Amino acid sequence: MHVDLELAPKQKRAAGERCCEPVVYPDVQRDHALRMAEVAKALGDPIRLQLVDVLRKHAGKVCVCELVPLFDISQPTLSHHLKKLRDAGIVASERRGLWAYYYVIPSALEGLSGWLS
Amino acid sequence: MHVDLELAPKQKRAAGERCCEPVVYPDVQRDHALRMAEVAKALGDPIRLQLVDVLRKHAGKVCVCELVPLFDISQPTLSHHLKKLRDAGIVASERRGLWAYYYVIPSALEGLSGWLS
DNA sequence: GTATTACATCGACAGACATAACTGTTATTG
DNA sequence: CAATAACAGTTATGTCTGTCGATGTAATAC
Repeated sequence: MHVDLELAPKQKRAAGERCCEPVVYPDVQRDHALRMAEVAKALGDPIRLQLVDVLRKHAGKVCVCELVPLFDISQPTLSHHLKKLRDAGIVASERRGLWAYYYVIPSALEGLSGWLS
Repeated sequence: MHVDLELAPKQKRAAGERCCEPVVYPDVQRDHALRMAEVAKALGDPIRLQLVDVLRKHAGKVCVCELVPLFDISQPTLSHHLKKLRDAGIVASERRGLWAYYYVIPSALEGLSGWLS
C-alpha cells in the first residue's frame, strides 16, 4: 500500500529521462478514491453539509417541510440539494402522503470517515 | 446542539400557517459547516483526493516531479489541483531550487474527520 | 552567457453547478 | 368533485470547474 517515492532528485534530468523510478499506484485505491471523492463532493456545499448534519443529529426521519425554514433558499433549491445527496447515496427518502421524510444512510459516510482518521 | 424537530405534521396547513415551531439553527455550527464544506469540496475530486492520499502516506514532503507520473493529466492541470488544495489549506509547499515539495497540513482535516466520525 | 529543466500562471473552452421561476404530480381537505 | 398543499422535475441563466496548450519565471547545467 505504501508507495515508495524518493524525496528528492538531486539533479536536472536530461531531455527524455524519467524523474524517478516508475511508481505503481494501487488500483484498489483508485476505485475507493472515486467513491470517496463522490461523497466529499456532495458534502462540499455548506447547505448540503448542514442538511446532513441536521439529519444525522436526529437519527430519524425528518420532513422536508421542516428543513425548508432552516435555510435561506427556495424550496426547489432545497429539493435540488436533497437530490444531490440522494444521488451520492448519502441520504434516502420515504413518502408518506403529502410529505417526504429524509434520513442519512449511516454506512455511506464510513469510507470517507475511515480514510480521514 | 440538538435541534428538536417534530417528526410529522399530521395535517395540511392553512395558507400562511407555519409547518412547525420556528427552529433556531445554531450559528456556531454555521461557521464550522462553511469550513468543513470548503475542505470537503477540495477533496471532492478523485485526483485531489488521491494526491492527499499519497502525501499523507509519505508523511514527508514529496516533489511535484514525482506526482506528475502518477496521474494521467498534464503538468499544468496537476499544478491547478495542487493550488486548489493549497487554497483550501489542506497542503502547503516549499521550494528548493527548481523543485517544489508538497506536504499535508495534518490539522486541516481534523474538523471534517471529527464531524464524520 | 545560453540552453534547458521544473513549476506556476494565463487564456480558452466545454461541461458541470447553484439558483430561481415555472410547471407537474400526488394526496389531502372540504 | 374542486381547491389546495407538499414536493419533485423542468427550464433558463450566470458562475464555477477541469482540462489543455502556450507562456512566464526561476534555477541549474554547460
